[in-house]
Amino acid sequence: MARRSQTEVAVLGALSVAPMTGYAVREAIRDVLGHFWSESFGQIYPTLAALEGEGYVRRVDKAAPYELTGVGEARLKELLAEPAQRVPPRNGLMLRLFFGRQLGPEACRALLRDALGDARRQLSEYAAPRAAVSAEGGADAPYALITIAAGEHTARAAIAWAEESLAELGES
Amino acid sequence: MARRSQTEVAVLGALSVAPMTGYAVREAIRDVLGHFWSESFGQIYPTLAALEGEGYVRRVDKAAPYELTGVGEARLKELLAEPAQRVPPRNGLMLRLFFGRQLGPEACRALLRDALGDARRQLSEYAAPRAAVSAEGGADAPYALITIAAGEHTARAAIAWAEESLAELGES
DNA sequence: CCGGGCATGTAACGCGTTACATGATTCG
DNA sequence: CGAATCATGTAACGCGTTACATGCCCGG
Repeated sequence: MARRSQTEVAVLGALSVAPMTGYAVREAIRDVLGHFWSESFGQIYPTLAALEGEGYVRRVDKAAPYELTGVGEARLKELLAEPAQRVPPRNGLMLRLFFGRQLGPEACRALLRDALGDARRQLSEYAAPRAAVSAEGGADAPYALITIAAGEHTARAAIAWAEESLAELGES
Repeated sequence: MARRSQTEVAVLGALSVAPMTGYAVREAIRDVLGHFWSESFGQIYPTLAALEGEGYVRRVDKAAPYELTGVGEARLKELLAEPAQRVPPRNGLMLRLFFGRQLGPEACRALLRDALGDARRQLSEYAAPRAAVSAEGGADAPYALITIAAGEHTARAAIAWAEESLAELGES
């Protein structure tokens, strides 16, 4: 039995915030959840069609945005309560560093410098959404802040790790 | 063009440490790289067959372990030098927490407690390999230690984040 | 001698991306 | 009017997991 798709969760979740078109669902996922989730059109449209067939979402006419139905909201709660699928890890950076001897110290330092830059940029990118969510408040704010905090902690850990590892590889 | 598989990198990398059977490749990947990489038999055997056909690995007879050839080692260096594929993020825990309002505070605290336990266990699991690699030394040791350090930093960050977030959700 | 670990493979399946096709609307 | 963006979909493809099938060998 293959891993079950969690696309429905993401799509229903997006529609639970506000009714929107499939296109907008993708924008929302990219912009708001982009740091820990992604969906492509090839997933979103078939999923929306299936959800519509099951009565979890509806649109008043073929050109209107999708909106969540009552059963749809119940379905979302149900799916959220299921245990999160854990994806088998596949970290290409670590794979390369682990076999770093084959690659040479300078190339590894380059990888670490890239990772450091990425982590710093990511950390800076959390400032804006954090400020926006804090200012806006609302019942969803605490939960959004928790996911933002996760990103910040992860980014800071990556920064500390990369700096430390660069020093150990005889930072040039 | 679909994302390129990095299975070859992992398999050639494993064989660069020592000749071994396909079964042992999987054991090695699971035990040594398990925290940041995984491969299944369904990937390993076809990949080994393909690599053999291209002359990157060989076995003296059909029952012998696979070993890396000269071109195979060159191929590994080549593949390691390619930029790491970045996998689109899919973090089911964050997805659930982001829509935590639908799920309710208590269920979210349960998720965080689970995550905290996982992170603590993971952190403790790095102690043994760190000691082993440190004691053994060797040219590969610095690189292995870097990947272990990454796991430790990540785990500590997860612990701090989970504790902090539990407090914010009114830790009961 | 039989159960469990070692060992090799393959078939089926679902997931997700990418690319393509098409059309409407908006804005400069 | 032409380009960019919004919008909806589909087809093809590769990746990776899971499950199944098979056989060997060793220790109890």
